[in-house]
Parts: sequence; C-alpha cells; structure tokens
Amino acid sequence: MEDVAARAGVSRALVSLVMRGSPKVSDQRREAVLAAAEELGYRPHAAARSLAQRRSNTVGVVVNDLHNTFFADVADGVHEHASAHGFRLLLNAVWRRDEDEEEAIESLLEHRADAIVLLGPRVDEAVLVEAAASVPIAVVGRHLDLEDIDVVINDDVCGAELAVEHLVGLGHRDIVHVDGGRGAGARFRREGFERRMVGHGLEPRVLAADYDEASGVNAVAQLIEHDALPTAIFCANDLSAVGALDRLEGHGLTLPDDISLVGYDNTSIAGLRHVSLTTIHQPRREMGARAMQMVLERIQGSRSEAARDVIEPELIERSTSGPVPTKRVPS
Amino acid sequence: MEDVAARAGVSRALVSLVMRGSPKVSDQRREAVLAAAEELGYRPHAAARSLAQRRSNTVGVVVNDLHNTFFADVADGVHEHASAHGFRLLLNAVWRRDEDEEEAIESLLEHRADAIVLLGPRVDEAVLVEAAASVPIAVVGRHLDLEDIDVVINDDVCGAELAVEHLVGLGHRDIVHVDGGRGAGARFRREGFERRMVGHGLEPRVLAADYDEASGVNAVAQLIEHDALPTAIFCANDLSAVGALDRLEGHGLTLPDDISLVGYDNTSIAGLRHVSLTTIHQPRREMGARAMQMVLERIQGSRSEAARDVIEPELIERSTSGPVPTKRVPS
DNA sequence: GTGAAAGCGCTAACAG
DNA sequence: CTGTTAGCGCTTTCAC
Repeated sequence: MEDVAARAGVSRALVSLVMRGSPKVSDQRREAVLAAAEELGYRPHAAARSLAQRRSNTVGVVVNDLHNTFFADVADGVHEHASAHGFRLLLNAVWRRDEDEEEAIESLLEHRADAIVLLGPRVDEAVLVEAAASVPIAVVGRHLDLEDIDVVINDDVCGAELAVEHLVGLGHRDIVHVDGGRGAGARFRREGFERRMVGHGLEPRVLAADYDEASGVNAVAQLIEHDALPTAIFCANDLSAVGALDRLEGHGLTLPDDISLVGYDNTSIAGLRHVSLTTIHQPRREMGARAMQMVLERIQGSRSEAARDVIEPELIERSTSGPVPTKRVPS
Repeated sequence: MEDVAARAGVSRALVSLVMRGSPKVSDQRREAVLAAAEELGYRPHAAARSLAQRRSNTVGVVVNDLHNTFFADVADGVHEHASAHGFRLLLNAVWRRDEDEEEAIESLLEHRADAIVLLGPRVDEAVLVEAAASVPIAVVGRHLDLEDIDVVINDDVCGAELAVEHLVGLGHRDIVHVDGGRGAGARFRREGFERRMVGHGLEPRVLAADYDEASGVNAVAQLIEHDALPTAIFCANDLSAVGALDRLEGHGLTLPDDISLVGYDNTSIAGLRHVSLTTIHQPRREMGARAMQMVLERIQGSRSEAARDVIEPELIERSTSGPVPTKRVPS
C-alpha cells in the first residue's frame, strides 16, 4: 500500500480510501491511485481488511447437497441478492454426512462471516441455535421454529393440497401418495395429501418411501404386485416421480391416458420434454433472495425477532396428468 | 486468546500452539486449553491467522455452472482431496457471465487463496495467465496449453472415437454427430468423430448445435424434415441427447430398435432408468482430485513445470443403442 | 514449556 | 486531502 501511495504521489490514507471506494476522493487522484495499483499488481488483502474492519462483508452459505439442482437454484437467488448489497458469498458445499455440515458452519464462523444461510440443513437444531448466538442465521427448506433463526419454506401442506385438488378436479378418486419419509418437508406433504383427500371423502392411501428414484420404482412395483394400482399417483418429489414414471411405462401403461402422475419441486428434470412431469413449483431463486434479505435485516439491525416466510407453491401442469380413464386398465 | 490462557492457567503462546494442533503440547494442558476455549466460546479468527501466517490453508474453486451436476461431481473430488490434506475450500460459483468469473477469481486472489482450481472456465486465457502469476492454478475441462497452468481434461477425441466404434460395431454405417458448438471440448469430440468415421470409410455427417436440450430437439427435427435420419446419432453431450431422444420418440421411433443414440458425460440424467442413455463416462471425482493434487504439488514446491493430465473416458452401454435395424423405418 | 517483542496489511480517528 | 497513532487477533522468534 505504501508503494502504491508512493508511486501515485499521495498518502497511504488516500490509497485506503480509494480501495474502499470512498466517494470523498477527487476523480483525478482516484485514477492515479488505481493506475499505480494496477502497475504494481497491488491487490487489497481481504483478511487484513476484515481484521481491521471487524466485518467480512461476506455471508456464508451452506448447501446441503450440491448435486441437487434445487439448492443450486436457491443459491443463485442468495448470490444475486447478496452481491446487489455488496456482500460476497462464501459457499460451503457439503456432502451427505452431518459432521461435514457442522464443520462447514464452524469454518464459516471462524471466517467471521457476517451471516450464514443454510440450504436444506440436516444438522441438529442445537448446532444451529449455538451458531445463532454469534451470527444471524437463516434457513431455507426446513421447518424450524426457533428463536433467533429466520426461516424460508414453501407451504408443503398447501402444495400437496394443490396436487390433490388438481387430480380430483380431473375426476380421480383413487389416489396414492408415495411419500418422502424423513426428507425435508415430507411430513407436511403427506399431511396435506391426507387432509385434502379426507376433505373430499376419499381414502388417502400412502406408501412409505424416500426422496429418490429407487423409491418411486419400488413403490409402483409394490402397487403392481398387489394389483392395487390407483388411477393417479402423487409422489413426494420429482426424483421419486421419475422412478415411478419409469416403472409405470415399463408396465405398459401410457400417461396420462392410463394413469396420472404428479411430482413435487419442479426440478429441471421435470421440465425435460422427455419427462414432462406435472409437478408443484417452488420459487427457488426468490426463496434464496428472501433468506438473504432476512439476514441482511439482521446485520443492519433493523429487525430482531425471528422471521418466518412461508411461500405459496404453484401447480405446473405438464403431460403426466389427465382425466381419469373411463375404465380401468388390466394390471 | 488471553482470556483462554488465563482460564486454562497457561501462557498465551501455549494456547496458540494448541489451536494450531501442534504435537509438542502435553495432553493434559491441551485438554485444559480446549476446555477453557469451549467454556468461553472462543473460536480462532481465520483472518487474523492467515494474516500472521501468510497463508490461508484455503484453495479457491470457481465452478462455472452450479446447475451442471457434472461440475458438482468434480467439485466433490476436489473437496475430498483438499480436506484430506488440511485445506479448506472456498467455493465461488458463477452464473453464466464471463465477468462474474473474472470477479470470482479476483475475489479469491484478494482472499489470498493458496491456489485456485477452475472448473470449466470460459474466461479469457489472459486472465488465467495473469492470475497464475500470483498463485498456482489448475483447470479442469478446458483444453489449455499455457505455461504455469495445470490442466485436467478427458480425452474428448478418444471419447468420440469410442462412441463411433461402439456404433460401427453394432453395424451402423450412417451416423450423424450433433455437435457442441463452442462448448468445452466440443471441437475435439467433433474431431474424434470425423476421424474415426473416415477411418472406417464412412461419411461423417455433422450437425451444428450446442450443449443443451433444445439443440438436440432442433437437430433431430431438422433431420426429420429433410428426411435424412441416420441409423444412429452421437450427441456432443447428454443434455442434447435427451432432447434428441424426446424428438425421436415423438416421431414414433423406438430406441434402439429403430435408431440408436449415444450421449457424452454420463451425467445423472443419463442414468435415470426412464432415460437410460448410452453415453461416454468421465471419472469426475477423480478429475477433481487430480486437479487438487496438482496445485498441492505447486504449493509444496515439488513441481514447477506445467502438468497436463489427459484422462481416458469410457463407454457406458445402456438402452439407447443397439444393432442397426435391418430395414429403414419410414421417416 | 513461558514471556516479551515484533509484525502480518489494513482501517479508524483525529489533528492539521 | 495528509500524516500520525493505535489497534484488529494471531503467529513467530528467541531468550529463558
């Protein structure tokens, strides 16, 4: 910095001002400083700056599963909103194991991130609470009700109800829900399904499964084996729906003529023409942006009570759902 | 730190040693220090440490497209190898625009990452060269031949040849390549295709396209329109192959009975049962680990010439490729 | 193992 | 705008 100051013929303090983008510097000197910095290959030292400044202008993001494009989209939203407000992201992807997640959080705390946004975390609530003691925390995609932790979720109950409503509107009465087990939000999707089915005087058949492709395949295989295929299936997420789709087609059924299928999440897979799955959409980018906004408010101190945003999902109709067949296909 | 030392009844220097995991501390005192730290909620300050230590123990990773699970897998490999060697990752995902990529690199330099690994970067070579002047750099997935920059790529020419070989072995003689335009490695895939086709005395038909689904759809639509469907299609990546697949099926063709299709990358989409695409596999995690290993060698100073790893791809046979049909289907 | 001193590269506060 | 002083939280070195 001293060298830059010398070369630009100004004081060290002035260089500091320029590097911080202060407005109280004449354009002329500013350019001189920038030129000198360029020539000398000078680059501000982020660590030194955040040490002196006592803030890092960085928010940490912990992505539970980088392979899930759902979270990638949410991260997009966080990033956009963050950079619009001068914050840098410190992404910390995590692979499966819970300990990794704890470590990622610890790492972000050591880096003194000004806030942390968690995407679909599976870690113990206690860990989150402890972290929240030292930094603002927002969580996306997990139903949490903790003091000091902001939350952005979609209304899973409502989403499931949308699916049921859609299918019932098409004349379906025999609908099976392939659930998401212990997955995030799965409990609520199941709940919404059951509630709305009962509301329509229908029997809510639920098959225990998980959030992956194999679960969908197995669930349908089971239905076929017991000769218990419904006229419509509502899967707890898109991945299991794709599995179900495959098994159904493998059984010689045509969608939506013989049977209807609805997924959840509207991931990019659902949108592939080859799949074209009717599904429930969550505004992912927006959810990420909201979470960022929440921690921003905390950083600026404009809010101190926990915030909780429940976002309305939306049904996307594609080619796997249609009117109930007039007669049942032999299974 | 002083507080911790006081509470543990030791010196400040000793606390420092413990926090750095030095082996020259008696277990007894170590535990006392850790306990005190725990009770006081003390956490080492990463910025202060890297300032004093003049190294961050952090390697930066720039991921070109978070939505591409291909890169997510590579990042996995980098992460694994990095944490095995005590390095932390500073992920910096980027969204489409080249400027973002430059900014990401700049940011990592400011954070004094000990090295940078770029995944499928599109940025100008000049930017990379300049960055390489201040820190070791490794690039995955882009054919680069620069002094001071390490590279990990798969042998795209070979991969394309594998595809041709596979199809020719199944009796196909009329094969079209839907190419990847300016995408990473696309030129070489095209080259491999052409070379091997010519080697077999066959005419290499190539259709200009890109690395996305729409390209695949359009390419096939074009072939159909001109009544020029081959018996097999080799797409430059899985995404365009899925587009092609859809359009082919939409045209009433059955795979592989009526026509064969091969993709590239073996992304998770190709593996979905519903898709089950024959494709070319690249060992993604391994490629990431290799790149990390390369910068590690640079950091440790055990190598100074540029390294270049070319990894052999592999054909994964699934259900979209089969023997050439005995008679042509009406198109 | 301790204690002291110096310094990493920057920001902050203030008098001039 | 300059110049100075102080300090962010830690590591490093070195004599003890």
